[in-house]
Amino acid sequence: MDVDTRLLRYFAAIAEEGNLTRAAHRLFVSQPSLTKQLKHLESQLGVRLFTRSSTGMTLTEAGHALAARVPPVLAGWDAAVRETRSTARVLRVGFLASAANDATQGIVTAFGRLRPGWRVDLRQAPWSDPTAGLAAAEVPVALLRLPFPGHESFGVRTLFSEPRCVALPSAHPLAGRPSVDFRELRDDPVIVAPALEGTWREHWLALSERDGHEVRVGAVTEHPDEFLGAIAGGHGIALVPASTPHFHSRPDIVYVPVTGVSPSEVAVAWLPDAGEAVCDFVRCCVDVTRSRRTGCDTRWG
Amino acid sequence: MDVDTRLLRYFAAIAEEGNLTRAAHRLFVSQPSLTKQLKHLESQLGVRLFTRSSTGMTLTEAGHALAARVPPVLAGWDAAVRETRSTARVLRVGFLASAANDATQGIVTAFGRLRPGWRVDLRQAPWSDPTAGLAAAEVPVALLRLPFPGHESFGVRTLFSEPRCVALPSAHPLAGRPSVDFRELRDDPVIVAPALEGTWREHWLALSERDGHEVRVGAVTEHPDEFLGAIAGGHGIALVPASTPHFHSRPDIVYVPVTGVSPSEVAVAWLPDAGEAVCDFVRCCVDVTRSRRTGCDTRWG
DNA sequence: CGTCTCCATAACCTGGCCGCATGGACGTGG
DNA sequence: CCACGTCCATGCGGCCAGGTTATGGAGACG
Repeated sequence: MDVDTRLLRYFAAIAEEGNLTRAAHRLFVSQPSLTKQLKHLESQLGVRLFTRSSTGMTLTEAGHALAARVPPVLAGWDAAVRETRSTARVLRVGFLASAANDATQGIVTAFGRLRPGWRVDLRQAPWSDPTAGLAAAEVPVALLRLPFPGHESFGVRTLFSEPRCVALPSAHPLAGRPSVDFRELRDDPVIVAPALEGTWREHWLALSERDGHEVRVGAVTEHPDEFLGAIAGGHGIALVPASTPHFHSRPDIVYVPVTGVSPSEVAVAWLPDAGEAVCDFVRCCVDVTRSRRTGCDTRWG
Repeated sequence: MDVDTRLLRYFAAIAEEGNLTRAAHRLFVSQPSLTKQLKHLESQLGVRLFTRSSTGMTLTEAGHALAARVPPVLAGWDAAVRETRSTARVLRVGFLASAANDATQGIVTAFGRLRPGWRVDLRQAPWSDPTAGLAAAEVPVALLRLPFPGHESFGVRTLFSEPRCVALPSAHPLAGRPSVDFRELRDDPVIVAPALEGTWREHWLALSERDGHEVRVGAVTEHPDEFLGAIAGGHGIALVPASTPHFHSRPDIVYVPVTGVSPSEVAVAWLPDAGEAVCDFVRCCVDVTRSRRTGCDTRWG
């Protein structure tokens, strides 16, 4: 009988939580989806795995039998994947569009010197995933920005801090200023990405610096082009890392340094059970970016 | 990283065959599908598993690493499934729409006596699967008809033979006859099911009794209703088991016994590694149908 | 008895998988 | 040397599985 291993992870999570809703939340899927998937698994097995009640889900006898055997299977599969990848001497690295940027190249070449014969496979993550593929274990290591959802459960090493600036339409009243204080911007609508939640949301909307001022959402955008378009069109503003202007400069958008918000930290993060190649990669990240941490200031004036 | 276990079986088959086309045939999928699935697996792993050439596929180093680790994972999963099912004391039994028919009930009750507390979960197979779920390992045991594709690789026990008859539109010239010889029907078009191939096709089209006479296909039907409809509509005829009239009698269709074709055998078949419950079930099948084998004739006149 | 929590269901939408038909690369035999 | 056969890759259209939102029903609890 064939199943997606994802379904097995679902099952394990439900068994562990004893609660569909909580498991759904932990797995970043909706509760009805879990319901359906679980029913599917049960019907394929021809066996009821949980007894449902209004207080939660408890394993049946058959469910216990399965719950005991699924984790070794998953562990075996994960090990097979890890070892296959290390045999190929390929290190997959996830990265956010604007995480390490110019440092990335240096890191990759440094890693190439440290482990000759290895290849680095850079995978850009979609905007919707601040973990850059780490959460889904698509990559064992990633370059990303702190804080991100679930950062407690991974290895994390901060590489450098970068102040933030604000992207304004060039017609904005504050567009000509050399710098602005965040309090001046608290009432402007903001442009956001679809999956802005948790600490990630809090950070990029600077919720803690708003003193309770309501956030007005000017637009929700899926891709960088739309994002910049929405700002240029005057639908709102957005906080971005200070390096953004280097990569996304447009005549109709002005980037102004912002004071009064915490800087954004660029970090390398890795899966808990990562191998030696990952450790080496982390070491390269630290080495290559060392100059940044000492050399430049991490806050605007 | 998550994959469907089916994909792992695909990979194992390709590695074993060293040839996409042959593996595709063995797995009952098209070759392009395998190509795409394999590419998908490779891209998820970020690793090339085979080197392609015009002579076939050979494993890379990484491919070898994976090929060594996949079979234990699959074995572990299959064992988990087996044990979960046996814990629940549920025996799943596949059956063809018209395989054992009236004997089925007796078999199930006999099994219930032999293993109190167990439940039998009867699963009717679609027409397209003459193995009744055995080939896909959806069930560990099935009631079906011989011969079926791949019957060498399963345990098989013939239960009884049943002569065949022909389904004719009531307006057919031979419809009034008490019986017909198959040679009289060789030039009539036939109604077939979609996935009629291999020995299964040979049996139900009676290819060996045609002496090279071409088969004309009158219609291809998906469901029993269409099937009977096509015959009633005069689009062709079809060989069916002698018990069919008991379950599908219609005023516009006449069933006439046919001589000159081999009888159809009803059998119970099981997976090679099935457990004790399956053995008991097989025993019940044999016991319950014993009278048939001695009591009635297995050929018309 | 209202309310809250938790699971099931319905309706809908999208992306992936499958099959068919076809293309391109390579080896092979006349 | 060319024609052909074999084998894998690709493009296209149809379909199903899985996801999401919105809503319903069943218990627990104050």
